[in-house]
Amino acid sequence: MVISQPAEDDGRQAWLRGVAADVARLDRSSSAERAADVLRRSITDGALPPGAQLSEIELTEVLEVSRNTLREAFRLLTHEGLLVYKLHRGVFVPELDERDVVDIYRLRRVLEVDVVRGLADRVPELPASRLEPLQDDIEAAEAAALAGRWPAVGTADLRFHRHLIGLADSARLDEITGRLVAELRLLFHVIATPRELHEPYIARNRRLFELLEARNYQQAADDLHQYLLDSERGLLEAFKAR
Amino acid sequence: MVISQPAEDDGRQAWLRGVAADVARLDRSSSAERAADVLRRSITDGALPPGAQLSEIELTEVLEVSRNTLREAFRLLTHEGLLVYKLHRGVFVPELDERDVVDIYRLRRVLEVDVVRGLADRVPELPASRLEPLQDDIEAAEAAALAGRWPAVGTADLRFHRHLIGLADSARLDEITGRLVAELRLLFHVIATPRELHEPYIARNRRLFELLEARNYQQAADDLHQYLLDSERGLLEAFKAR
DNA sequence: CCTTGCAGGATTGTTGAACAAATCTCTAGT
DNA sequence: ACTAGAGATTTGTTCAACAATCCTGCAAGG
Repeated sequence: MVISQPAEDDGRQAWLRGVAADVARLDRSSSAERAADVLRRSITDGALPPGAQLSEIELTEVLEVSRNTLREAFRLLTHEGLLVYKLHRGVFVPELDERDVVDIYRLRRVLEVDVVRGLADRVPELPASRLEPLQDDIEAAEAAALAGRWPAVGTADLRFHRHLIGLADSARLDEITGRLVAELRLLFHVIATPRELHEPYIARNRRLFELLEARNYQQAADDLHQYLLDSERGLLEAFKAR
Repeated sequence: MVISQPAEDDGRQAWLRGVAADVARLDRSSSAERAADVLRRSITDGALPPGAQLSEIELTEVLEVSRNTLREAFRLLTHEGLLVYKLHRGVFVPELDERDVVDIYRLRRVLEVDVVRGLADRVPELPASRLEPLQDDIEAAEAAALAGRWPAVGTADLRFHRHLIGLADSARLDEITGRLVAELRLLFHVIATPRELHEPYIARNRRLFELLEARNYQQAADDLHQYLLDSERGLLEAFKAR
């Protein structure tokens, strides 16, 4: 068996066929990165749920890479927070709990609020063009909401926050944010009601964007602080109702 | 084998946690991690200066591990920021510049100041015993200064700040700090005048400690903010005079 | 009923060799 | 002095095999 999943064994796992198709499609870059790409998508799409174990032997056959290369891919994803190693036991998709939510949101608040606040001190002022990616993310979220694709709303929301952090032009902030976003994606997968979780923040993202556009950074920072407190609470409640 | 313990529930839990910690410590022994430990010390001690290249063939002989395991160790250290990969050219000790100093200190300020400020909201109040590691670091720095061992002063200073961040009980903050500290160590190695760099902060660390002891967290946070601004400036000036 | 000890089977950790691909070095020629 | 290019060196990747560890199931004992 490739994956030990809580789900029932409906013959061969459906996601394996999707993986095989991805392998055939991607030809660029190194084998390790290609394997990591496929696994990353499987995890962020939820095909590999938190707690799932990834077996080396079967994955080498599906991904058509050697064990060393597969382990290299595992390391790349471990660095991103999408996998965890347990010595002599294997790699697993992390199972995050309420304490992780609190820890992650503590970081989100201090970092994101500081980024927005810091925009006021920029010397040249932030060019309006820098906000365009944020607008794209907002529109993507609104379109996904109209179509009822709530997981896609969550994805667009995470992209919005990643772009927001990007305004600080800090390589280290970007890297930290990348990991936080990956962990938030894992958290979203244990939530049964994505609509209730994501819907309120479509409008709040837009309001935040408008405050940034108006260069009202103080108000934007204050709003964002409360926004993140509310978001944390919603996630914790969804956890309890799980 | 098992020694009878007081039937107190709390005591037994604590004892078991201690055992679990010991087991985890013994378990932390893969060949790759042992090799990484040796290399980490060589880098932080300055034996491998910034810009140095690490040859795979030589190191496999010295460390007595295979190339695959050595490359695994390289990846662990890359994740900590102590090494960088250049495609088809090898691994090198990073050479950080002024922009890295600015980036690192931006993060240090927002994170460390927030940790200190957050101590005021703790429920229950921070136990005085939690400050003991900080006191040890201060005394180590003062002893090293009397002996004229300025690099050791820098090491004790970094440990002080790591312990300070540790007061927040945040696993993610600890990990981020570990990387920032590693990068600061690299920066210290390109400084020709360690005394001028480190000496002022021995007294400032002690004053910060006394403010924490007095639970005057607001003043401590304000002092720390200015402290880090001054430290950044000192590092940038040392860079220019290099 | 619960715990303990012990096989054996399965999985991960590590190694060495081999080859491909890129870089570096040194010589030859202009 | 400069460039082109062949050869040597180093890194990137794969494979097969062995060693070390963990998991499973079962039987013995309290």
